[in-house]
Amino acid sequence: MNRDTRLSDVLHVLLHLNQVDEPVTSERLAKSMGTNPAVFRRTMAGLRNAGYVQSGRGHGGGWSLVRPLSEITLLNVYVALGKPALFAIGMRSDNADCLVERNVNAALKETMAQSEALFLKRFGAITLESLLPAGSVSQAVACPKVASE
Amino acid sequence: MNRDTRLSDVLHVLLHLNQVDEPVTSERLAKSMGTNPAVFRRTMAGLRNAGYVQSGRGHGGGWSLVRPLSEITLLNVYVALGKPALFAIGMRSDNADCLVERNVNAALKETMAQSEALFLKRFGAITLESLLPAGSVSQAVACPKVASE
DNA sequence: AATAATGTATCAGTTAAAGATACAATACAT
DNA sequence: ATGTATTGTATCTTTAACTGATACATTATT
Repeated sequence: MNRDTRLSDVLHVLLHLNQVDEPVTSERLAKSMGTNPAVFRRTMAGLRNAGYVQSGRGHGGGWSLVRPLSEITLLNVYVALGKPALFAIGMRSDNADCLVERNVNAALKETMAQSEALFLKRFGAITLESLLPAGSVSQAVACPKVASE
Repeated sequence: MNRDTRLSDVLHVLLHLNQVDEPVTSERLAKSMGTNPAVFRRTMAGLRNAGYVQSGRGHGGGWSLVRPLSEITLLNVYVALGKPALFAIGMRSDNADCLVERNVNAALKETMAQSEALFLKRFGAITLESLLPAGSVSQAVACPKVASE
């Protein structure tokens, strides 16, 4: 099973958007996350709808941050992406006239629920600002993939 | 992404094996987990290697428990299965000359590590015995899928 | 011998996500 | 106005990992 990297990808893009003043095109940002513009737009749609970024069409268009990174948490981003599934494990069926299955599923479910709660709590406590490299005020931190043409 | 249900499946089978005295064939048990014998054997190989169950060949062969359920934890089973991936999310790359990416990945990794620790801790605290339906001594709890021919 | 099982290799099918392409809509520049 | 750059989104293709299926050698029992 391949891991869903959208959260990681999107965070990367948002932090870099913070270092630029003009809008950046999908083409450029797509490269920075190793994909193509259409996939990038698809992925970012939720963040736009949630009001964390905006995208302009036409000449000079592109993506820019709407809100300061200090006001966006990792949880906000996760939710804006549509709360992608966290876990790779699951239960086959949930019907269960079978008492054994009910117990097994209950045990797994409770553990997963606790683990999810931990995720959300931690995500909620991390602002994007706190992920900026130490000493980067707003400009100037190089990422090869974003920096290069 | 489809969830990996092997853990749930295998637990189910183990609890039912406890209710029977004679070995049960792969064919029967495979039905009880909604698959075919080859997949079943593939899945159970780790548990046999770990010494929780044994399988006999030839006429009268099949699967049986080696150790009492009180001595097998959910963690034991998880490990015997080869520690299948718990999380559906991940990070695209880990090279990162990019400081932003390093920070993002570090934040996600730490959260995932804590969550995994929680999983393992809880799994380790749950014996298979504790998952038996209340009042089932060792026999007699019906599961349609296992009980029926 | 005949029968009933497992162990395992290998091939086929399935499926969900990602990638690719296309193009209408839109915005700006001159 | 016209040309150019860009997004939004629909749709098709590709991919990759897993499950399912099949086959058959091996082993055990009667």
